[in-house]
Amino acid sequence: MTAYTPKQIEPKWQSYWEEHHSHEVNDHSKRPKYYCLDMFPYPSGSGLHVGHWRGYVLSDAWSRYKKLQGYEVLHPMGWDAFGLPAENDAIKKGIHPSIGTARNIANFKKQLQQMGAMFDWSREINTSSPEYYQFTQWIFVQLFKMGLAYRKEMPINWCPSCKTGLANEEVVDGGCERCGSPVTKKNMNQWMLRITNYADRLLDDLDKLQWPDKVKKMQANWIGKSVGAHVRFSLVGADEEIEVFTTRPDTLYGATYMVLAPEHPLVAKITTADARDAVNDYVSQTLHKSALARQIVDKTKTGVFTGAYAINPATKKPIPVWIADYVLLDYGTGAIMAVPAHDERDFDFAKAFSLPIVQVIRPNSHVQGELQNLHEAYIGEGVLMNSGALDGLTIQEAKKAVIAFLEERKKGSGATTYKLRDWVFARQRYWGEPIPVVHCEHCGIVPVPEDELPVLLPDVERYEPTGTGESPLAAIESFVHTTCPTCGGPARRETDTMPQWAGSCWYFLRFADPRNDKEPFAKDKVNHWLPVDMYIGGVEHAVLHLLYARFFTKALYDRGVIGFDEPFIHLFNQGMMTLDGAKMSKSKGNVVSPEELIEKYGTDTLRIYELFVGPPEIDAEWNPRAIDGVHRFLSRTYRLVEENVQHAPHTGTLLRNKLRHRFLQQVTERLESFRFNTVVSAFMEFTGAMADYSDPIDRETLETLTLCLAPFAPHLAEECWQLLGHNDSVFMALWPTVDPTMLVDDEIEIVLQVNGKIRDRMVINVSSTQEEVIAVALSRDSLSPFLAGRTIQKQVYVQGKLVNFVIR
RNA sequence: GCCGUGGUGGCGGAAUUGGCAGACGCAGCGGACUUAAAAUCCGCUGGUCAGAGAUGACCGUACGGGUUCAAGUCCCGUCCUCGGCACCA
Repeated sequence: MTAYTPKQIEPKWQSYWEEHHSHEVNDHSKRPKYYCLDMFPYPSGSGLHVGHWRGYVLSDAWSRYKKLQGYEVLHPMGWDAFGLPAENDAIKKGIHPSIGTARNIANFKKQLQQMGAMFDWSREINTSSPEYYQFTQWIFVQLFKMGLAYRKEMPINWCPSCKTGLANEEVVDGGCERCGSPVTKKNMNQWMLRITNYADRLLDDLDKLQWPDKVKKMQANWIGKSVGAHVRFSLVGADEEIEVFTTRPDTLYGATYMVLAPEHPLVAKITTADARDAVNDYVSQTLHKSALARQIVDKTKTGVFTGAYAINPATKKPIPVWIADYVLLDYGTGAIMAVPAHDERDFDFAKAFSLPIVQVIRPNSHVQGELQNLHEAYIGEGVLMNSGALDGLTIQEAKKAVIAFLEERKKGSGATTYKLRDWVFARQRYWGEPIPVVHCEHCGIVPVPEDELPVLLPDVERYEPTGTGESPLAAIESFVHTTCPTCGGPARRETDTMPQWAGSCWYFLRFADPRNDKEPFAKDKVNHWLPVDMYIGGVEHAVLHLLYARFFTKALYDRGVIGFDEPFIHLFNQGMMTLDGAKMSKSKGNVVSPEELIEKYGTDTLRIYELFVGPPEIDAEWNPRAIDGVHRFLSRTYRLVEENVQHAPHTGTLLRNKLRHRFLQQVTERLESFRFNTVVSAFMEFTGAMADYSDPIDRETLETLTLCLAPFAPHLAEECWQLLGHNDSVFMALWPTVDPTMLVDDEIEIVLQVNGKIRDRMVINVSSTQEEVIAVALSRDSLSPFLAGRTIQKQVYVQGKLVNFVIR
């Protein structure tokens, strides 16, 4: 008898796979394609921990299962290698970010290879290599030509610590997503992507995706579609109009005042002389408040009257125009009509400043009249009142009527707005893709011709962000000074770089054809492999990466570059691995590294333990001891094959065949529904049950066990497969099929209940009828103490499960 | 505040459609093997009460109600956990 020695088995099979190019995928295979993708990592300096492993093990087990099912499986890996840590390291140590990045990649790769995953390393990509980013730049040029990339001067989110502009999606609780510093506003002229053009499609196409509902909802909320109307209010004694957006045009008669955002351009024009000092004070106060203070911490209403009046187009009455910081400049039109009776915020404001409150919606339960002592806004269903000709209409009817009224008078129209903003796409940092355009005095903004790409990221002396709103590239004369591709005259290069998300917006496409140096990918290859069938990664990318990647995919589809408009069919979010209840991170000092575990137990044990800790989508606490049980299980399994293989009959007894098919059925079913933790339980039960019978264990049982184990413990499975006399890799074989006739038993045990309490059990023949079962049950001595002298009111029989006698 | 998720033994968790709650594993206890220990193997292991004992009764899936012959599972209400959004008109 030889013991289970992963230290010998695992390197042996890893070399075998490498020598036989087992994991290299074939573009022209006759097998159906399957694309299983991990969210590729940023190669940080701290390396991988057991939390990172979780998703990778999951996707590898799934990929290997799909391979055994007969698919040609693309399961690639690469590096999201542009990003701030490498740059910060460069600032600190003065070494080029590419050097640290290369070192980290080497380390990550070594660690991932230890996992024994079936990554096709011949397709490895690195977003910071010119071979890759030339095409990130190419895509930018396409977006520019489609009118989706544009420059705009506007106040954007600015991180004073990272010294760069940020996208809306990168601001979390008023702080920088990366470093947590409070974000301020900075007026900047920079690049934007018109993601809002795609708002409706990004929202509607969520229906096509088999993603967790949670992620779909998060994206839908982020897009934030609201349907309503634009309404223009005339000003008393002035030519300008104030345009507002409202979702409640039906409440127009109840609009008793208006509010502009303090930064609204009309504020300076309409403010009367009397109000000017107070307004100026308030505006400057607002500008100094951080986003955090304004939106999150303090919601008490403040504001000042501008002295101006507007005319309510419905009532024709003048209403005062205020400014207040509860109205945001960058949503809707930056101005509102306030209907205090039917909006909580307006109600609070009206109370605070004693503004009139006019009820225009009556709850259906109130036949007539106003609600007495309105002490909160009424936002429920109802019918119109105090609204002239609209009185008695439902809210829905009134919305239509008011929009028609406004359109007729040219005072407004139906309108839809979104919370989604255009994407601030420029970063004033070094370690990213240079935005491939030049600024020419004569021709304006000119994209770099496609055949001149890449615009190489030049070496610089100093990597520090300048903080002036310019990237470090601006200091390199030789980079900045160039000639205009159109007129040949002197021109300046764009010095901003792309955000970290740029490379990951299309890397899943590049894996289809990663060595193509002429184009991002050949059309036939990308249309063959894509879309991704299964995408596995953390939920932290629910809006950022996943929304951006969908946007790029749709834009490239519109450009005719690819033939599909959604990149990821299935999405699975694995849970975090925690230690002491906290997410593992180097800064918290609670990381568990896979190295020593592999040293002690072997890779296969760690792989299975990662799956066994709990449901894959739920966070799991690392338990350093529980891994022993998994290791014991693998040792037992190895021993089972090793001890029995010599004397195993080809086929087993009926009992063993039934056991085997039931096991196979369980594993397949649980695997299909991603219940990996219970798959492992099924293995443990099966190997345990095998010892319960004295007849010899047969080859079919041992082969099924080995095949089923292969996705999870591939090294051990290969070894067992070889012990079973096969010369090929186990992954050349096919997943066994369940014989349904083996799943049914002739006899089954059912439970006997009296008044829902279990009193006995008995074995019946499967073909027994209800009458037969009940008759037998009634004749049982065990039930007579409970039934004697009682009237049976009801008999419940659940086929093959139980009998319940209901007595009085 | 709004939207979403979850709450089951000492611990991680199982129970897919309402039908034997606690599979499987960890930890613990007892035993076998051993001079001994480790490793390995076998058995027990939700709680309370009664019994010398086999065993039996009752309670038990966050809490309070309800539906049902039957509820961890369905309905109503409450509390707590975690996540997302956060004055979005």
